Amino acid sequence: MDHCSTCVVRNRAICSALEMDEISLLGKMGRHHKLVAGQTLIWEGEDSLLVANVIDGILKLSTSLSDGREQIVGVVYPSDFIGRPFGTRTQHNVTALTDAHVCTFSSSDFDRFAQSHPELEHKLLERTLAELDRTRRWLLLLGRMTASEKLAHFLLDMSQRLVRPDCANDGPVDGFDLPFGRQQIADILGLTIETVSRRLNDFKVQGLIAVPSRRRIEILDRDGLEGIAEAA
Amino acid sequence: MDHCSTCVVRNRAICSALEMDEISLLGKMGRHHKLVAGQTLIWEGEDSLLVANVIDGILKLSTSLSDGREQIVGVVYPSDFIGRPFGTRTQHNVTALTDAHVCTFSSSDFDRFAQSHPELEHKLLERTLAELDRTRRWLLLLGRMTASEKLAHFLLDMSQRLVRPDCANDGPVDGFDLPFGRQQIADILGLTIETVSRRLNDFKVQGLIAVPSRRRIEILDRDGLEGIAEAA
DNA sequence: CGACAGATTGACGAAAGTCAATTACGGTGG
DNA sequence: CCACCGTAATTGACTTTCGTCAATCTGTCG
Repeated sequence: MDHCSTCVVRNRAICSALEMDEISLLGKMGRHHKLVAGQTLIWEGEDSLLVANVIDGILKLSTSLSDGREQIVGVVYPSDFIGRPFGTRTQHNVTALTDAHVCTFSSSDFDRFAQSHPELEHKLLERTLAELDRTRRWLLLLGRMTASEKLAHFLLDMSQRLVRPDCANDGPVDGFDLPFGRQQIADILGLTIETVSRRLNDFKVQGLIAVPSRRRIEILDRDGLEGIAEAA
Repeated sequence: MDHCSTCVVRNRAICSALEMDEISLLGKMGRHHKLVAGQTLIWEGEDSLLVANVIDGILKLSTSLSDGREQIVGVVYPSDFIGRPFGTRTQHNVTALTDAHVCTFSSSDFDRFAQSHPELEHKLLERTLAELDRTRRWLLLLGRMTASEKLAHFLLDMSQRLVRPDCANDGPVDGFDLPFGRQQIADILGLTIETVSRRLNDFKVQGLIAVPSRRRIEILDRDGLEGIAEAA
């Protein structure tokens, strides 16, 4: 049967570049996988490397040093594409932060299909360019910002992305639940868990935010936060 | 006349995806520009936004904060592509570190041409994916490494890229001239000029490197440097 | 209700940043 | 070819921020 016709992200994922009959062709090569929160996606499939579309849930991409230091290098939402087509293997781990559904393809199948479907490649190119822009802005954050600036940026960024359960973007919202624990926030911002905790507390004391529960954030003074985040 | 037939990077730049007659079509839309070291590339052309191929020289991509803090987010070598096709404007400045030649195209011309030449888009996609990988590894460096680790990585990285004047990759070499001053090294690694100077001096004292002149580096103990750089 | 992981708080240390002074390189002109 | 100048790099003294280690607290879930 055809998963694609009922796929909730088919209009936003790269598949949206394709006509209906092409989609179902691609669909035949794809496999649906369920991941529980914390589970790591294994890139070797039964007989080959994989790439995937995220259908539902939030996942992190991370790399680490031999002594355990970890850096999160990407956060992935529904409709995003993950993995490394064309040759190389991904150099980072992919771990589900929430329960998640992904639609996987063997790299080689996908590569072949993509090469013969320019619209698909074009969509993938646009996404990759956007992701590169985002990642480069992140370099500025990691290289040149203080802990408070990093956190303010992070909270503002999250308020724009985590609006609805399906992560569709509807403009910023002032209250939201983070899909991250403190350690993960630290791994995103290049800080320690203690520094995250302290600066978050500063914001609370300054009346900029409220933290009614571990993962809940409420922005009380957006302008104030933006002041700390600093104009780029 | 046709620049492309004599272009030194035509076999390595994205143009290499095209047949000879297609190249000269693209070539007709391109303009040759000469940049002197220090000059910033202006993205607004006479009537539109630009993208470009680097023919010769080394350029930096950088972003900065309102108070002057700067982060270099990319270093670009001959045959590399720069600029942001498809929609958005580049969010960073491009500055020549050495005298340089670039071949510019109006964004809209390029976009239209690319859309009708899948092989070109494919090449661009592969490059963008590779650049994204590189940038993500850089996140780990900025977020989680100490000053010494950053510098060791940087030097090893440079020794693999700066082999020959044309930057063709021929394997690592132990002596090379950096195209960067200390401030630029600092802006790449998210450090201050003073810290760069001090840690570089440590390496000198430890007999890992020699610095016979301002921009010259000689690696004396590659294994030692790799030990500091740490396994990923 | 209790236990445990996750988060916070505190005291302290270390790494990198800041500010200022000094030195050295590299290019210019005599 | 050498002396001089200006920029870039180095060095030193000091401060600040963040990290480390350890103790305590709290929310969540069985």
